[in-house]
Amino acid sequence: MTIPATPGHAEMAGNVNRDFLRHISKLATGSETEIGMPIRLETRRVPKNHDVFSEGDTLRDVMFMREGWAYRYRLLGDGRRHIVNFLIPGDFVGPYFATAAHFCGTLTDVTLCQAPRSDFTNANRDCPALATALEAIMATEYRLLSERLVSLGRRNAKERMAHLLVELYDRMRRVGLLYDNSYEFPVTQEVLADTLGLSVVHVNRTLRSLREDGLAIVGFGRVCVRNIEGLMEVAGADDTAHAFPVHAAGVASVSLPMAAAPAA
Amino acid sequence: MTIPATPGHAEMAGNVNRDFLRHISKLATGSETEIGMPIRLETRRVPKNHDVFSEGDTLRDVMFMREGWAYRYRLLGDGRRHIVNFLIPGDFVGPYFATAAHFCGTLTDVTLCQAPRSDFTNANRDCPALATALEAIMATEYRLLSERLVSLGRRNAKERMAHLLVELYDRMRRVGLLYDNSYEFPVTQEVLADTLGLSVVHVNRTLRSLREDGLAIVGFGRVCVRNIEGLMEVAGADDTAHAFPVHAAGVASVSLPMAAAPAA
DNA sequence: CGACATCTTGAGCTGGCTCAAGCGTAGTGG
DNA sequence: CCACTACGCTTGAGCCAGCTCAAGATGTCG
Repeated sequence: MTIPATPGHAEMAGNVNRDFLRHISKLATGSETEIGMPIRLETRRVPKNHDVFSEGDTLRDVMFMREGWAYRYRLLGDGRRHIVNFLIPGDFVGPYFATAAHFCGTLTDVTLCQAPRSDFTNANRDCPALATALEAIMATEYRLLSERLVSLGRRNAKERMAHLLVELYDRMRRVGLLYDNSYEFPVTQEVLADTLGLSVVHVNRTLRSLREDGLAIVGFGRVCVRNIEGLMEVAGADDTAHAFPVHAAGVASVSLPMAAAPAA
Repeated sequence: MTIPATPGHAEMAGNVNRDFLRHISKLATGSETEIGMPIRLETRRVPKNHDVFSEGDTLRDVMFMREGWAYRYRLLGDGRRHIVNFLIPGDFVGPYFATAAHFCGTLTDVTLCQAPRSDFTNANRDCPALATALEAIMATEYRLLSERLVSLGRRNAKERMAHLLVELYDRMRRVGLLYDNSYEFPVTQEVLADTLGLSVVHVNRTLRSLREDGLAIVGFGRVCVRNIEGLMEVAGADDTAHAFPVHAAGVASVSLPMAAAPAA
C-alpha cells in the first residue's frame, strides 16, 4: 500500500493529481527536500482506528496521505455519524483551513507527510504551479463532494453503492493501487453505512445484490470489480463521465518544478 | 436585493467573506477599478430562470454574485436533478476551474461581476491577501457542502429543512440581507425538494410542520423565522455551531488592501 | 380567458429502517 | 489450549418516513 514512484508513471503526465502525487512521493522518499522554497516534509504515522485530528482542532501542519486509508467524518449531537469522504494515498488531508471542520480518523495504519502551514503558504505564493495544483486538488475534492451529495439526494441504495465503488475504483487506479480490477478496501459495512446514509443491514443487502448481479464482490478487506461497465451503468454512467476525470484543460500543462527535485 | 456597501458594515471586520463582499461591492460600483493588478470587473445580467453556464462549459471568466439568487445543480441521466447549493449576493460563483462541473441556474434576475480567469490568476499571485481570501472562501464552501452532505446522510426531513433555513438565515445576515428575522427566498417547493433530496409533497408537509411548530414561515418568496433558537435546535445546534462561522483564526486578520480602493 | 405553474391535501404504497437472533473469526487472558 | 469476549457479517420479520398518484385550489401571465 505504498505509492509507487516508478518511471512507469511518467506516462500519466498532464494529470495534476498524479503529478502532485509523484511529487509528494519523491519528497517523502527522502525525509526532507527543497521545493525551491524550504519546505520540510515530515513523516508521521498514525495507528489504525485513531483520529488524526478532531473537529475544531487548530492545526499547524498541512498533510498528505502517503500510505493507508483514512476518512473525514462529522458527528451529530445524538451520536449519529456521517462520513464525508475517504482518503487514500496521495490525497490531500488538509485541512484547507487552520481550523479543522471535521474529524479525521484512520481505517488502517496510516503514514502521512506533513509540513507547517506557514511554510506551505510561502511556497504556494512563490510557486504558481504549486498554487495551481492545489487549486486543482481543491476543485476535484469539491467535485467529488458534490457528486456524493447528488448520490445521497437522488440515488437509491444500489446506485449509491455502485457509484462509490466506481469512484474509488477510479481513484485507486489513478494512484496505481488497482490490481487486476480489484483494490484494497479496509472499510466495514458500518463505515459504509455511515458514508452512504444507509443502515448496516441495508448495506449488507445492497452488497449482496451487487454480488448476485455479478457486478462487484465486496468483502475481506477488498473490492473485486467483476463488471465495471455494468457497475458504472448502475451508478449512472452519464454522470460519472464528468465527475471522475481530475484533469482540466487549464491545468493539464502544469508541470510541477519540484517534481524534478532530487531525492535526498 | 442589492449589496449594501454602507459604513455600517465596517463593524464586521475580520470576516473574510464579508470583507471580500465589500470589496466586490466597491469594485462593482465603478465599472472597473484596480486591485493593485489590472482586473476589470465587468457587470453581467442574467434573467430569471436561465442558466448562467452549463456543465462541461469552458469558462473564460470568474464570477461573483452581485444581486439575485442562483443555484448550482447537476442532472442525472433520467432527468432527476439535484441542487448542490444556493448562491446569494456576495457568493463566489466560480467555477474554481476552467471547466464547469455543474450547471448554474438563476432563480431571479441576477447581476454578476466577472473578470477573465487569467487576470484573476495573476492578481491572485501578486496579492497574497486575495489568495488567502479565496482560499478561505473555498474552505467555507467545502464546509457548507459537507454540512449539507451530513444532512442528506443522517438527518430526517424536518431536520434537513431547519438546517437549510438556518444556514441561509446566517448567510443572508452576513451580507446584510436579513430584515427583522426574515429574508427573501425565491425558491419553489420543487427546488427545495431537489435540494434536500425529498419529494415536493413531503417538502410541503415539512414546511407546514415547521409553521405549526411556530418555528418558521416559508412562502410568498420569503422565509420568516419565528424562533431561531428552536429552529437551530431542530437543525442540530451542536453541529451548526461549528459549521456556520466563516472566520478561521488564521485568516481573521487578513485585510484586503483593495477593499480600501477608491470607487471610480 | 386559457394555459401553466405552484401549492395543498388525501390515500395508499414501498424502500429502507429497526429489532432480533445466529454465525464465524480474531484476539485475550487464565 | 481452551473458554470468553468482541467485532463484523448475515438473514428474517415487521414497521414507518417519505414516496407516488390523484385531485383540487390559487395565482399569474400573455
